[in-house]
Amino acid sequence: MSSRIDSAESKVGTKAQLTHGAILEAAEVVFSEKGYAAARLEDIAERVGIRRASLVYYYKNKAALYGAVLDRVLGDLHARYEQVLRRSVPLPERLHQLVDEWAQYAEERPSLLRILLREMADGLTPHSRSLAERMAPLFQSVGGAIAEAQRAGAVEQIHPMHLMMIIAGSSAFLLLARPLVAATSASALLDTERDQHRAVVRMLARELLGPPSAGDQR
Amino acid sequence: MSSRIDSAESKVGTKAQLTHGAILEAAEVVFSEKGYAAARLEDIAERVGIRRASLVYYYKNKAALYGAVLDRVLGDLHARYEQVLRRSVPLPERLHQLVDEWAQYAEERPSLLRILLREMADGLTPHSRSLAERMAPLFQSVGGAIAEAQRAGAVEQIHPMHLMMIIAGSSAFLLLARPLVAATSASALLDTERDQHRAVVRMLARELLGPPSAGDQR
DNA sequence: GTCTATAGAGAGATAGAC
DNA sequence: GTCTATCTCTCTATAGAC
Repeated sequence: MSSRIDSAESKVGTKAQLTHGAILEAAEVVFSEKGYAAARLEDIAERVGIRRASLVYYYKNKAALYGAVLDRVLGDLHARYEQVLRRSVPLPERLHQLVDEWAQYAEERPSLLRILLREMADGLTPHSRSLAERMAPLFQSVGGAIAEAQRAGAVEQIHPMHLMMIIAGSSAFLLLARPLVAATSASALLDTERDQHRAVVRMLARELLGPPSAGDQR
Repeated sequence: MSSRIDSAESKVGTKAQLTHGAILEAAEVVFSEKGYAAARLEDIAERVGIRRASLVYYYKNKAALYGAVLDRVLGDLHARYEQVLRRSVPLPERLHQLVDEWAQYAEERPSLLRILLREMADGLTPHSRSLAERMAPLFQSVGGAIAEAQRAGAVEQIHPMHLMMIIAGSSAFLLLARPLVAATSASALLDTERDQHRAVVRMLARELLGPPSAGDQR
């Protein structure tokens, strides 16, 4: 591949770019499943199909790789939020769409919740500090939208940060506790229906914000 | 202490019993703060004021020590639930007291939430399997009480497991995300009042179950 | 770019003295 | 009961060949 010009083919990606992406993806899985400390670079490399030492060519060290994973996971979520917020739909409706977007993302990308849970359990560390810094823009976007709707009297009064924590926390437990409970004698207490997560989160948002189009015509 | 009779003084505890308890307490802190993999027996021993090798005299190995910690944390919670459930108070009222008991325990013993979060993030492992098995009785107690109240038409219809996950998840995020958020530029979005956790959880329970004494005289 | 080989730190487990 | 000393394994980081 040394015979090709690197800059010209960004559409499909050079081999290096592909490897780069493959490493990120593998790292996201391993870090989220094992946690930072227990995650082994060996496992990540194996998933990509290269040797551990070769990872260093792309990322200086374990910490740098982890940081890149955080950027990607949170960046993707933020992009989806921004996309929803740009829609030309009444604000209260947009809030509910935001909640839905969250619920869907949480389902299809469980690494996000796993990482969040681990970082929260760790408390304040250099890691979590940089994570929180990366989450701040998300809080601003979503929290700002909620506050705006409340100033307009369009939704119930609840502290935006509380609402966000309730939704996110409920998603986390609904999704991640299920496999554990299912493996035990308490499994009889589970839903007969599969995955109610999305519906439950929607219900929560309606309960706490009020119905989506109260006073709107869509 | 070899001159004293071990069995006679269980009230205050022999030196061995005291050390035993001190190790458990230290282990709970270290395991919950660092996670199983990252927790070092060295740190636990240091907290107790003994050497790492001496831990082995009390617990066969790291895994056994961790198991004992789980037993203690969950056992204490279960005992508190049972105590609430035995009160002679109308059932719907008891449910709200149960929620309050949870909220208080979650606040004063943050190790429980940290451990739960880590285990959930880990997914199904030998660890989490035994944790879930230890939680099953709690689910039975609380879930059963909720179901009973629902059969009597005394509270709203919501799947008991969903309710438990919503309450627990909200508590987790409200309590453990706060330090992270506070350390960032999003801190402006936090409550001016300190710790609203208990009030928010109470509000959630009322919203999802209905008011505590609807149709009761207390 | 990717590999092999190795250095070096960290941490759990174990043996045995006191 | 508690200690020191040591064995051993695991994993990160680095050097250097191809």
